[in-house]
Amino acid sequence: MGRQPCCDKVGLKRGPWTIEEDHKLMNFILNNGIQCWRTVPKLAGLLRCGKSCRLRWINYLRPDLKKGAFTEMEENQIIQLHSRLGNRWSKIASHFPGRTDNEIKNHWNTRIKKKLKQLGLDPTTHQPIIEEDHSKNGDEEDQTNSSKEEEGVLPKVKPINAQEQQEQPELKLEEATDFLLNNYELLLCGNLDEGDQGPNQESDRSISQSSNSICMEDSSQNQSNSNGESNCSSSSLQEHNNGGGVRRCIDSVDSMLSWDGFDFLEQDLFFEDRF
DNA sequence: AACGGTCGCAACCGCACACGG
DNA sequence: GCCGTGTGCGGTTGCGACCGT
Repeated sequence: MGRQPCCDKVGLKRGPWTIEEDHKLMNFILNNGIQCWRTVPKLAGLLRCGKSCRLRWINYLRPDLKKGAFTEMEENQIIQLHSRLGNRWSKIASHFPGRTDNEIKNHWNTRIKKKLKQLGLDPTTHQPIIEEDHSKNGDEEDQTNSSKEEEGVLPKVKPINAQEQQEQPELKLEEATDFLLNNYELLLCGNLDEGDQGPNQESDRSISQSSNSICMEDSSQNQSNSNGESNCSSSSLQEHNNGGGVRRCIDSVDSMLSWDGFDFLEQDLFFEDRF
């Protein structure tokens, strides 16, 4: 028995969203909250499937989204979390308020992967990359690692599988990751050109901002999650929807309009109201 | 200016999971 | 326990922007 498609795709629009569609979805969610994603497009007057609406809201329209490039601090944290959690992007995203799993996944695939490879680390395992012709001899792999470990270039780590990572949040690979985080700038030789002052001022600002975000996340978890659930903003629409719906999270249209990315919507909605 | 290659992001697809009847 | 439905999640793709030739 095959699973039914999430929606009747006949006559439904696909591809990039237009500003008008964004307006419709935003207006609908502001006024009605989210009861059921499948009904959202019908009620909002959109020729999209509910899944598409959900993605658009989560990844782009949500007012609490944090726009802008990832800071070095955030990148470091992503690497560290990935070493522990693997490709569980939603879990990783839950540590970054305002960031979506999709955003983090994209950033990982386009930037961080390359960075790790430059450092000679396998992005999947966070282990040093072994030359291919050595693969025929398992012992040689160990030798390669152990020799580096003995030289103090790499910390000693034990390979673990994903299951173990899940069950043991604090574990061996973290040593390697910490080492990486502490030294990758040095290894890259790119960010130290400005002398021995460490990260430049821009980075300092970014780091402090990021730290604030993390603190905010922690406190918000304490405040808003008495039920012990994760404060994963990217996947917690149902939480938002409980008792008061999205409007509870978006205190008012005014607070929503304070969101940087909402400027264009504000303008356009203003014009719509006038006509 | 035209073309091709690369990159990064938004969006889609399909499976997995949770939940209620 | 089974089934249908809705949602979450991770992998993948499409496409526009950018860059070099």
